[in-house]
Amino acid sequence: MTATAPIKPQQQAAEPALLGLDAVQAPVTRKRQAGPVPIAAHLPVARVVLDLQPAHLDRAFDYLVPAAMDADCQPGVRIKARFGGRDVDGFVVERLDGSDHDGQLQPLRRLVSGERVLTPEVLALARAVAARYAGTLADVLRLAIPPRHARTEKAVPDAVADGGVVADGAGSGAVAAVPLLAEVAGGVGDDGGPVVAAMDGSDAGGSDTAAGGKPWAGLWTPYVGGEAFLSRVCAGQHPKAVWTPLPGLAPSSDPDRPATLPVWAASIAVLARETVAAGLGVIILAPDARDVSRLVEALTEAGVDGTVTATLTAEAGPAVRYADFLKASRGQARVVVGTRAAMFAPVRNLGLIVCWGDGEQTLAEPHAPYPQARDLLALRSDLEQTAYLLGSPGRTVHAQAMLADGWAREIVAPRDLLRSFAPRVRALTSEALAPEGPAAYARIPSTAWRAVRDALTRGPVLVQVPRTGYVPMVACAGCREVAACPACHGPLALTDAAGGLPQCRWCGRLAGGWQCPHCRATQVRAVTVGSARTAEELGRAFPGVPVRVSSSTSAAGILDVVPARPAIVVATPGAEPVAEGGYAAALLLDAAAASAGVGLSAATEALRRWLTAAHLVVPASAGGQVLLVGDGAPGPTAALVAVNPGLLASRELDDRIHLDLPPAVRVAAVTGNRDAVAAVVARVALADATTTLGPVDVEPDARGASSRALSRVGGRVGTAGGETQQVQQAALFEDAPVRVAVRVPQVDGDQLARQLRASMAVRSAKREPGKVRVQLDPEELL
DNA sequence: AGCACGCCGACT
DNA sequence: GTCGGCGTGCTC
Repeated sequence: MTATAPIKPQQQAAEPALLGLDAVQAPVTRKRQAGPVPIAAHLPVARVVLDLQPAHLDRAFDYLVPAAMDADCQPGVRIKARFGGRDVDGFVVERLDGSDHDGQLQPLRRLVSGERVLTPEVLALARAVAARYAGTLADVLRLAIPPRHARTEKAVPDAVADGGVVADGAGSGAVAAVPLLAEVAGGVGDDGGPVVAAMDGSDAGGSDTAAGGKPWAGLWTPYVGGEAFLSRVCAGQHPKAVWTPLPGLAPSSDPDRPATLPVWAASIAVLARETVAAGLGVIILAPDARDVSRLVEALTEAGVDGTVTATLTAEAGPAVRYADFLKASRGQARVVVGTRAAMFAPVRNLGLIVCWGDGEQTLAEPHAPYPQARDLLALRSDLEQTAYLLGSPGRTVHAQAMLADGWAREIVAPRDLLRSFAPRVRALTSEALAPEGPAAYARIPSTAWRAVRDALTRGPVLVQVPRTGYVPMVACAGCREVAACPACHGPLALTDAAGGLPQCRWCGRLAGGWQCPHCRATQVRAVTVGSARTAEELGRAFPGVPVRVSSSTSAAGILDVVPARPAIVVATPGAEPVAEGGYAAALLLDAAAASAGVGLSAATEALRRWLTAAHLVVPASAGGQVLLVGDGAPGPTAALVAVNPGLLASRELDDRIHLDLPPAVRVAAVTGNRDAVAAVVARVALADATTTLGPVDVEPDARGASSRALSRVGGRVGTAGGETQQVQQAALFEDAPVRVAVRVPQVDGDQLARQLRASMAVRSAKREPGKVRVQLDPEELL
């Protein structure tokens, strides 16, 4: 890759005489021609990546470095360059002494800033991500590097000025010891929350342990492999783990203050503290801003100095975001906590990556090329040789696959220990309630009412109601397993178009004569969600008990913490507030709807949401109870009762291996106008009759219904030349959006991505009409 | 993507 | 006879 050909620059030396001559010779017809720019004498060529949209321009270009920019024009800086008659933004990735380009090199137009925002590590990661997701480097860099904010760049103090951290070259072995604030006597509280035997912190990575111990020192002790993981991370090794945290709240350091931080957050904070103390950087990714702020709180409480952490979330404004980005890239922030935006954070000497909340939709990037945090961070941990911790109250099949193929190890608590931390979990299925007679089918059976009434004497009760807006989904009428397509095992749905027959959302086949492979029933039933009138019902049933609602659409919005007083707290999944000291009970309603979502991951998703709620309840020994109501799918129901997400995930993974479904296979979704999609797929050698599913019609966008209605009426809206309008509308309808799925064995995954990328490059070079989107491993439709 | 160059219809 | 359609091609 090193370019050795001598440059043939225009007049390299800018002698004054020549300049003068040039000026004299310049005829009046010449446009604004500045004299030849003096070029840097040493390494006169800069290889740059430009912010260009078209796929076929996804490569580096060489430019000459004007002498004036020489010193600052280092790899990683932002530049502007003339390209195709326009000034475009880009980054320098290399300085070279020559170029392999045949033509004349242009000088760089402008050096935007001397700040080296694109580190070699992030560049390598971005290239790998582009390759993996069949996208362009420019697209990935747009996700990875926030827009520059000039004022902030000047305002944020330099690392050197700040002291302690050497902001130089290839990162720092030379990180100053982290001062531990608040040497609070640690880790043991004695009411409510789980109290773990305090661990002598001395073997946690060889760092000095202050007398009196650090907060939460023993949090990793209960897990099999927990302490081993901790010490390996601190020793600079790179273990990979899938972690199922214990439920409950971590004891507050101040005995007078109630516990409000989940064990998972405290545990991650401890891990980060020890890793930083060992001189390594940390990235912690969380699914939403609320979890981020819980982690920040936990880090503070764990004794991690606030000045070494940065909070990288897109919700913060551009100035804040850029400031935090700079704190990381300048080596001041040793711990970066954030949402998706943080997965590219240029943390120096990175030693540990934590991905919390696996399974949450928000961990998937909605912008091209649609990378997903779990996999991207796993990739990063391999590239940068860092430790990796993937955690969630539940477990995705993807996490299970990491365990199954030996890439990661499991960190879980032994069963008996888990049982002592977990609440008592019961599934009030209609079968279990059969002795109650017809009342067994009530939305909230009397057993549940009694349990709530009882729990309310001890503290608040959480009531989880599935989010509204589930797309109707088909389950077996007999055993309530989600119904799958007999041809390709995609999910079946009832749509108006199919005339009452279930239709596969992947291959579009109608599943007439369907029979359940589990119980042989031939009837299916649509599963829909119950309403959110729950709060009213409960309020009437328990007069005098305050009812609070926490959801994105409720009056009070999403609540963060509720006091330890008797109250009914109705929440949608993901919006559950923490109760001080823990809830006395949780009631999980409409289990059938909750466990029958659209995708393949409906079961593990439902379990994750249920367990998330269960994590907030006090242990069984303190009377804690979780009640699941409403005949959910049997798989997640059993796993909830056993408080064992691994059980469900490993079963689901086995199923998927046998049925050739992800993650056992690699899937690419190609969505867009019918003809355009066909053209793209036609150039992909791996997409043959055996690997290609579809095309199947899809909604044009989020507001599909309305835009479809628009196109229906379209023919009549013609103003002038109604006939051509009609034709155009017909063509538009003909070219309605479709999706083709290509599924190949895992080993062919990289090649599939390569071929798709090449095909998209051809598409953009040939300017094929329409729109096409390529998405690898698209979670939401699988 | 823009912006060239380059070969075939309806206009001053 | 031109002006202008957008069909390939290039952009360091």
